[in-house]
Amino acid sequence: MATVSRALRDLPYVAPETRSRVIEAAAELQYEAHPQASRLVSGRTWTIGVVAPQFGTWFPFRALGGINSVFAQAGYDVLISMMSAPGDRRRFLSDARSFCRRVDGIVLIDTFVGIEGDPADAFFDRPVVAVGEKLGGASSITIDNRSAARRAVQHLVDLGHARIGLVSGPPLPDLPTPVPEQRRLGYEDTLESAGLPIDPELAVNGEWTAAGGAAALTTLLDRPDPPTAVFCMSDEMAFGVLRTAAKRGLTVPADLSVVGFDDHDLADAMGLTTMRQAVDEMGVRAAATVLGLIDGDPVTDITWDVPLIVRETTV
Amino acid sequence: MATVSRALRDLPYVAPETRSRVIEAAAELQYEAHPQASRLVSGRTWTIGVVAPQFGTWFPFRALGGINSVFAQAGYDVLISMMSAPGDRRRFLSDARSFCRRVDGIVLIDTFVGIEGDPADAFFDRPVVAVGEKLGGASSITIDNRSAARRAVQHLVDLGHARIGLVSGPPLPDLPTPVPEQRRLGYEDTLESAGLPIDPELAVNGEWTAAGGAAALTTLLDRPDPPTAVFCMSDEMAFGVLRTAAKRGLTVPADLSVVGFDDHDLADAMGLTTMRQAVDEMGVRAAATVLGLIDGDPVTDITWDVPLIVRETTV
DNA sequence: GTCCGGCCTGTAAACGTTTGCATCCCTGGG
DNA sequence: CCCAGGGATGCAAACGTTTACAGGCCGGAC
Repeated sequence: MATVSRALRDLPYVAPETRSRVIEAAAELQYEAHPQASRLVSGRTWTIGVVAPQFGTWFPFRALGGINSVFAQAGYDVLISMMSAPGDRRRFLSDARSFCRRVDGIVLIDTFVGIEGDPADAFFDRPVVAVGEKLGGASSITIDNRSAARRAVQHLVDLGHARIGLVSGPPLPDLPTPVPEQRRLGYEDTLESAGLPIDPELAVNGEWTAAGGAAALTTLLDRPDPPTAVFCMSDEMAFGVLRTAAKRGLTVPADLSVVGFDDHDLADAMGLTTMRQAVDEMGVRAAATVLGLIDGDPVTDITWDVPLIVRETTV
Repeated sequence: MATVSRALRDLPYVAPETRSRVIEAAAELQYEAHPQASRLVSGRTWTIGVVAPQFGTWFPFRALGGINSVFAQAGYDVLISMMSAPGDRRRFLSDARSFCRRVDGIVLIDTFVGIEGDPADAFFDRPVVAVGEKLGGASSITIDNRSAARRAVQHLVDLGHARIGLVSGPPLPDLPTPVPEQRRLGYEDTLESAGLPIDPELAVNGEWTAAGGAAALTTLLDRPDPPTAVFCMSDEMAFGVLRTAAKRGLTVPADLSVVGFDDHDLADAMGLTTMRQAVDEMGVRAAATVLGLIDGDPVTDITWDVPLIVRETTV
């Protein structure tokens, strides 16, 4: 038994001829080690847990694609834990112990567990990498939301716009994310440094959805002194803005410039100028980082680049 | 030990007072059964495998959301296996045995494994439900693509259109799906029964992407006798069509009617008339079906309804 | 008073691996 | 010729549960 176990796992101390005989026999019998049994004794689960909020949104989904490809390659299973309903987040935190026992490592996508106290000990010594936030004791992959927003708005300022609207997303009730605030601060930074006034009338909530974005632009256009350009905190909201503009007979970008945030799958086809968040690549990197952590690499914090992609909605 | 095991799992034959003492002690010690050990002896993994092709697309992603919510509720883990690279599909089939040993049940999303021979025995007696195809020995949840396409085109015919374009998706190289053919047949059915000619010049490949759809409409409009309406095999392609129409100065629906297929997240915001495939609900149903199968329910085949949702892109 | 049966509890045997350790064989050095 | 040492193999003890089974206790029926 011991020899077979070693032979099948490529461990040393097996004579070449014995090994090949074992492998041959295993093939003939279609034998494969029972995963549960091997996990029990070795303690390795060969499974990575991926936690993300509402997979219904675009971001975690793309990230999952990248993450999965890496782990599949490396021979790991991917266990997902989605937080879709309100309360799931708190529930996850309280179940974290049991979740961790089932995995060798964890990827947290936009989960913002760090906000309330340090949950490092909740993760049971498992390697953790957080995408979208910094977490004590864990590696992280984040973007600089404030600087990215600053550059997005700067692009509009450089184009000569003086009245620039903001379509923002609200902090979600169950997800205390600092992202919208950071992007708003970036927006204000640029206005300020350009010597432009910050008009609260120009900032509207777009609910993170296309429908919300559409409604937001309607609100903006109905104001006495409407903007000539709009910065949207997400591409989906920007799509809604684009639609309202078309409905209102506005030509984009001649009458209204629009810049989004994300580089959504459809952004290219829509010609949307946006800030590219290469989510799938971030996922790949996150997965590779977990693998490194498992092999003993030190904890690292990576800040991902968010370039401006100029397309056809700004002038 | 036995009593503790029974007490913690709500099995009978434990005195109420003993049970509460056990539960209390467990809470104090933060004890939870080691999952690997319990899986080894009981044979139940409390894990469901979900297999889907390239999660980069909209469909399997939404389905996953629905599926996950049900399994999370029922206390199951969800293990995902994505087929993203060409060859992954064949690899999955050959690894199916080992995959199955890790799960209590399987959901196959748009995986079309049934096409080449019957893989029922590959699944090792695990309950399987296939979404998007019928599979021998497995339950299935499918839609009638041909009938849905027929009704989509009928809607255009009813509106008085006589030259109706088709933006189709190609069968993917690694994924022998009959879906595009079924939808094309539905398109032709309706034209035929309406006494309209089937003009091959009116059918263009949109590559299943928005960019492809945009290019497809360009091709169509450059033909000598362009269509007054277009049926797209997916909403994403329809979005591309909408964009080209706007660029060409065509007003939708006045100059061109468009109907899509899917009811994509953005379809509502875009006002797109489309055939609704309630993917998340299908996912929920698929998950519930697996749970039923585990409990001994018989195999069933469900055909999901695909209603026409009339919005603002057809007249 | 005895016996039966239904609750409860505890003992011990799985479950199928991995791994520490003992054993054996063989080679090469002293 | 003996012995050290290392490669190859096998034995047996974990790993932490679940579950079949035995045993103890108690109440009710006869």
